[in-house]
Amino acid sequence: MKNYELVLHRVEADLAAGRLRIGGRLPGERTLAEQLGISRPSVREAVRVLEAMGVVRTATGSGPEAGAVIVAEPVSPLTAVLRLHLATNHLPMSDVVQTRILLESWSAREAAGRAPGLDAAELKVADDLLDRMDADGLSPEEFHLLDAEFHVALSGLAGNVLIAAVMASLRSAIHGYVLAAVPNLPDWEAMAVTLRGEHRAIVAAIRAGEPESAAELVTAHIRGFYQAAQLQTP
Amino acid sequence: MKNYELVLHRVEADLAAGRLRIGGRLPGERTLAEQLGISRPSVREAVRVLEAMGVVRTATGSGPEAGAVIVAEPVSPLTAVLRLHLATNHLPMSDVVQTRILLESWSAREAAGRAPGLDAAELKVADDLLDRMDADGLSPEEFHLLDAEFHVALSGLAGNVLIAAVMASLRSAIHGYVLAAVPNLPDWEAMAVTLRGEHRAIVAAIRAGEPESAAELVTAHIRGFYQAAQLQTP
DNA sequence: GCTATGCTGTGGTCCGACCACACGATCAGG
DNA sequence: CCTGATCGTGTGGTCGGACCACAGCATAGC
Repeated sequence: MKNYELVLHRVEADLAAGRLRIGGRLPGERTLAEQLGISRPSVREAVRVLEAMGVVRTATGSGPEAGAVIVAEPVSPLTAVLRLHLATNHLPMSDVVQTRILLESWSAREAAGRAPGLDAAELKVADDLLDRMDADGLSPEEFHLLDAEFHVALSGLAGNVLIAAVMASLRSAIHGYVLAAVPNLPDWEAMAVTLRGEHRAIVAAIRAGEPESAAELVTAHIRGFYQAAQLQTP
Repeated sequence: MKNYELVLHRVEADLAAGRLRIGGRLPGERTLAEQLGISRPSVREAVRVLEAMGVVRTATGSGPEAGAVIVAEPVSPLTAVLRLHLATNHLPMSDVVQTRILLESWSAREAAGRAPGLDAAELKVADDLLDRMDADGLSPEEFHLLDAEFHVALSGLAGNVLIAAVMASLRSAIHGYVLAAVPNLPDWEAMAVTLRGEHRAIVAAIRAGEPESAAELVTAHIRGFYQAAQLQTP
């Protein structure tokens, strides 16, 4: 067992046992090193891994925000894993897109199924994003960033934090890919108009509590864009 | 920008540009440190992160297997992220189970849809696993390990490496949870018989090319177990 | 020709030091 | 008494250097 793994196991056990909670802080690196009988560099390697896993956030200085604070940020590690493995070319982008369609259509169906419920505030967030996307003079970059935010917000309506986190990371990883394909579109302005209309229709279907309609609209929405941009669709 | 991030960006760029390939090796830690003008501890922190992300595998000694070898192992990092975030209690197990049902039912539907195709070898793997699960005297531990392998193999039939990887990590993270619930079952032996039969039926539906049937069988199979074990089901 | 022995380069670990930073206590001035 | 600047202290960030264990390979000896 490598020394830095001692720290990882210790932290995971402390988390599971409730000795460490979100918002709490890890002991200082020097303290941790002494407690476990290892050196500070070994502790630091472990803290780096925890940071990459989205479990701690480190900052210098003093005060409540300084040190290694326990957080729960699953999106960034998932994004990093996705990006790195896409870079190795052992993870086809088409699989990522296919996964996106699956998760988003499911989320829309689920959200519509619980429509009478508590989504009012979150639906408002989605509406606001759509309003901002109506602004004139948005660059493709800005538009697609808002688009990504909208889709992530949609997936959050289903109430499954794991699926929402995976969706957010998928969308981050896809973003560059989408932007690179914009020049393939014969008429980006026209496409933007189409996308805006489809967005409104999706939200309307969810609000109306029509699961199957919402799911189909989402699927068609995503597929349509990828086909228009001449990207491979699964 | 922290120094170790220099290494991460460098490696990601090298991967994307094809300068680093699976099976290749990272430059030595000392070399990398000199090239980037940073210290070896900083390089080591980055290598640890890459290792945690499933992109490199380190080993001491010399020869082709030593050093930091580029690999593509997405399952272990996903499992680690899942385990850690489950430990923080900010990721409900019910969401994990719900995700599992979604991915597995989709995989079964997809696999059945492409049944006439090339799955022969992979279907055989699933069959072999089921044969091994028929052995007498299997402990719940052994049985559920084989069960997990079977479900992961099933999700691989759909041909989406991302979904297969996520499923494998979900199953790893769930395993302890499932085992802890076995004592809740009124009659584990009877449950094992039921599960075996359902497994066979699922494979049969896929082989017969019946997507909807396969998906429903999988959903019922998973839901049935969780309900019998008195675990919360979404 | 075969075996044993070192040599070499790899990661693994540690130590000690210094820096930048941010908070909070302390002290000087009003 | 209040307000302000100042310094102390503890945090992570970085560095250089050193030594170890390990595995393969070249070499010397048989």
